Amino acid sequence: MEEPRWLDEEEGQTWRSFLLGSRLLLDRIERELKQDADLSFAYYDILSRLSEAPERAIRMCDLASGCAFDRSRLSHAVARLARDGLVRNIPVESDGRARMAQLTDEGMELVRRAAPEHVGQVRALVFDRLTPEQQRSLREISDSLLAGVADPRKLEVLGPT
Amino acid sequence: MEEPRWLDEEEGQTWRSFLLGSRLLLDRIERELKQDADLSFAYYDILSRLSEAPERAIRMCDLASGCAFDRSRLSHAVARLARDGLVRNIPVESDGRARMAQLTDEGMELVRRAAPEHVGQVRALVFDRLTPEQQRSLREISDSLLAGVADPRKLEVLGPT
DNA sequence: GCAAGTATGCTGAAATTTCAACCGATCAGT
DNA sequence: ACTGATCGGTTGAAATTTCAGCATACTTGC
Repeated sequence: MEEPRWLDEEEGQTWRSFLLGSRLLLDRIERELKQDADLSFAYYDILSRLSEAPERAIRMCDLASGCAFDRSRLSHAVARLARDGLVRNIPVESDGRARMAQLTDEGMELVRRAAPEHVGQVRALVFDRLTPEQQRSLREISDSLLAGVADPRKLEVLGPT
Repeated sequence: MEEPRWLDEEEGQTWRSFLLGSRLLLDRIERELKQDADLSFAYYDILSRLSEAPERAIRMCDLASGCAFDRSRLSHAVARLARDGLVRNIPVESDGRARMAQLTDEGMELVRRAAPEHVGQVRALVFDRLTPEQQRSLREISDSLLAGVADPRKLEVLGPT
């Protein structure tokens, strides 16, 4: 095994700052979400994506890649949300294996109630703190990192370049 | 409650890309760590910090803020690492409440074994993919976000500005 | 049409993480 | 010294996440 170049001082600081910053940021956002709507970010992510989808439904498989969950985790999460009446798990006519998660009216109501506060948090903690230049950078950097780790087959779903 | 400005198209894409990118990146790094040393990133983070500290020991409290864990999580994690003989949980003479986690020789050995591969991953997936300009940006952005969410009292530990 | 391989999803057990409550030690004010 | 607040840490139970294995349905090549 080849000994890789170590991280220098500057790189180490960058890496640490990125790790700590993103973790604390997500923790904070999650806490607000919990307070406001009793949802973890994972659950909010699921519900929010469903709320924007046609028919308010998404194939489990696609939902999983969008949220970066593995299939098992999504199954458990959707089962829990279904137990609470926020989501339904419906079959797909054209493919017997596949199923879709579909937002119920109750789930939609919850998203509508939680979204404004959540978006406000994201704006306050992220976009209001960055210059337009930094926002462009963040987009480029994130896309680059994403390109390095994402499954190429699923990358086109992310919208226009 | 005030209705906050919604995220526009560009901001939404940036936010999604950041979330997905950072999550997939961490997942990937974690998977390699698991394969290579049977450690989650959380455990590696703890062990790695201890390995660089004087006496290979850090107060639980400080270790928790460094890793962005809450006290409870760190207690459980250290207990588990102690059960595996990688760490010791020792009292502090000057303060009867405090305790320190201290890396054992076995723990040190594990870090030494895992670190090169891990660092290589970080280099390959992060720094090799970013221009020097982008690396500077990432540092600035991370610091800005951090400043927005971190407890001010604990911010100075992060090294020189 | 069939067999092997792959895709999609689920399940149950184990591990981790969160949550609330607790305990003892220190500190601040009196 | 005494009291109440805060700090540092632990604990046990509940919730989430991971892991391995399973089952069913589609796909491909023969």
